[in-house]
Amino acid sequence: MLKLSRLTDYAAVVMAQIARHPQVSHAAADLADAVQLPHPTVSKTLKMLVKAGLLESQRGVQGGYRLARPASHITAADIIAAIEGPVAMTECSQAEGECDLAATCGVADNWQRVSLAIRTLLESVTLAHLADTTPIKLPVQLPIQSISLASA
Amino acid sequence: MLKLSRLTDYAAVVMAQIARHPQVSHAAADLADAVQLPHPTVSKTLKMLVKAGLLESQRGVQGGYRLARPASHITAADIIAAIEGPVAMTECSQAEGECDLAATCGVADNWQRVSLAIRTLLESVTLAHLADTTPIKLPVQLPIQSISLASA
DNA sequence: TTATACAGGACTAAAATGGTACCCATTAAC
DNA sequence: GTTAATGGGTACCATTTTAGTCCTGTATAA
Repeated sequence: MLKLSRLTDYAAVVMAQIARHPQVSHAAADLADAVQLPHPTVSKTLKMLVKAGLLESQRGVQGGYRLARPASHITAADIIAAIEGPVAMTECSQAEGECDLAATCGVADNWQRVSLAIRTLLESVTLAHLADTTPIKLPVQLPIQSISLASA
Repeated sequence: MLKLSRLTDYAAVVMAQIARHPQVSHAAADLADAVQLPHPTVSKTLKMLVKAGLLESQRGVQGGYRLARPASHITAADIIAAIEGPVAMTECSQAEGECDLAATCGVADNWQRVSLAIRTLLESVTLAHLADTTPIKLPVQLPIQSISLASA
């Protein structure tokens, strides 16, 4: 499936919610209510997002969370990395030179290139795009297919 | 991490191995030896690939596996789908209209677009590319960033 | 000083994943 | 026709990952 984890999904939804009201501080409980997800889980997600530097938190009365930087400067890749770690399709496309099977594999290099392409794509999608209720226009069909994959 | 499962990784390696010698039939045991992975696991992977229609199998003495169609007509998306099911980043980008949270989500549409972009990318990478020991040239940096993500 | 709200970590339950084993079906070779 | 090689299918178990919860501590505004 090449699927995002559920927490990552939550993170995106919560981030989008915050992004739609960037001025105010959002308490974890309010956010959980707004997106209809269990409070503790949302809270956990928020903590991870803070740790990754995507959100800033304020303790105490009237505290809460807000974006650490403008939504247009937070990417889908950032959000995914905050919850799941860096975007990488295979073990070896992450930590280089760690794979015992490198000799017999013969695919690693190319997977890494594909991985990079996906990462680049995810870096080009910002939170501002995700939060926008009018769908982003992704004229991908043509441009992506036009990427030359010819070897050499 | 947005990672492929290990079995999918194996599948790609095994497929590439077969693609490099398309004429002969490959016994499961030989393939397992070649790629240095446990026999039963490789065997399991091969069965899935057959079921997905990417490989053809021949039973009996001198039997084995071979590609169901030319390597240039088998895509990375095919291989991933064979093991993990269709490429989709979120639950809802797969089965439409199934998500209870659609009302409060507000992100679904855009995730689906991103998902589609990734799928398209994976469909543009063929087994022939993966099996090629000389790395495929993926000049993604510019083209992908040039995809306009402006809304409307 | 107190109520509010985040921080951090430990813990548990559930699900997915990976790996193995077993027995059956088919087929080529003799 | 018998035999040995080889894939087909299923069931099972161990491990890991994921998700979710809870508890205790700390900061802060009123």
